[in-house]
Amino acid sequence: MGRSPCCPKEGVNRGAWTAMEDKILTEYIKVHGEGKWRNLPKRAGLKRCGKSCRLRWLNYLRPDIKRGNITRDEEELIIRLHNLLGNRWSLIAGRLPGRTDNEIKNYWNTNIGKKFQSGSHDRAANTTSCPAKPSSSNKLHKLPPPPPPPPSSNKTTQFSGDQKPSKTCSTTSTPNSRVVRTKATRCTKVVLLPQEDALKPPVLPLDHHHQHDNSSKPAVDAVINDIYCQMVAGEGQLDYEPLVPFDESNSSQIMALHDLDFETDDKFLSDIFNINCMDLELSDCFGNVEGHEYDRVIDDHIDIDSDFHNVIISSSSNTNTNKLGCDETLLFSQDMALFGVELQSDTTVSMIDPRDEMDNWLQN
DNA sequence: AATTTTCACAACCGCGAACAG
DNA sequence: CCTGTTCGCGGTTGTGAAAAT
Repeated sequence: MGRSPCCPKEGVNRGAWTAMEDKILTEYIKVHGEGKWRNLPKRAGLKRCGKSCRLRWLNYLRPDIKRGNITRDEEELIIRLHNLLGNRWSLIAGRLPGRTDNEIKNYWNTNIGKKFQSGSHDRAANTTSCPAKPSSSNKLHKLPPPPPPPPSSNKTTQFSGDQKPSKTCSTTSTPNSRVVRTKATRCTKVVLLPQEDALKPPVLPLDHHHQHDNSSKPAVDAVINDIYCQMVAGEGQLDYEPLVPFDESNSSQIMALHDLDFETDDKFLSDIFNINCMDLELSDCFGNVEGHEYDRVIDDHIDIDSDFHNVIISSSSNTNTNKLGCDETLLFSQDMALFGVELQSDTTVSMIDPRDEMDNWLQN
């Protein structure tokens, strides 16, 4: 048994990369592009393991890497996303342009996780209305309350990331857990017909999309966070005023108020909604906004609240994110279809029942 | 000033998923 | 369907720098 090493250990440089190695790798990728990592070292003339080259490129040399400290907003977003996704650093990183999974993981382990573990974190603190800059000695700011850990999850350290990702160790093991890993298992069961109102998206002025910029993102995140906190804590347990009162019967107001665009591709939709987008002619609805096309989805997740009433689907694109200044989260509930989307009048949108999705997922 | 401890982060490792043949 | 290969992910380790003693 045993696994063949990804590359021979002899004759391979290890440890810190030199400036020359960086230059060679960068030049090579500039010319030949990413990928084929196994053969890359030989072709580029590097005495490195392909894996090492990949890591060096992705975590350090890529031109779009954002340098500098994690900002306050980024930190808050990391924590919120970690609440939803757990230690899925690559997904979290996908929502923080320019940040790498490794960087976020390190940051979490050395800053945030430690802080939480020490018990000094104020769990009732508020994200959205924290006015004060933290002192230099305290990197952490007041942050949104993380969801209470499931009662039986003591084996899984909440912040140290000692859980191995696997289907069976998912955080869906209890009914109160909210994170579902998107395995995109196809469900052939439940069809939730949209209510008539749901088929009428809010009408937005054409130039409204251009108003998307980085400044709109915190508002979107804050809304999602508000909803999320209310899901977790229950009404009345927040110690701050939510931006948007959570009205289960009218989730569409969130979309209407905040004008979320949702960009994704057909495969993603097919996987999530168990629909064939091409057949249903839905792709046009999602394909572009004001000429900004997204190439593909690079991450996604489903978040289901404890009563399985609402589903938050997040998606981020690997391209053009900055054009609209956002990669966004869309909130669904069972009694709605696809808000903010102009559906064909004769289209029936079937959305998998999250409960069934979860059952299937757990059984697989 | 010397030594030890702590911190931050780059890099490594092994596993599993995806893919190709 | 099976098998081997490649890639990506998350946990862990190594190491230099900074802080503390």
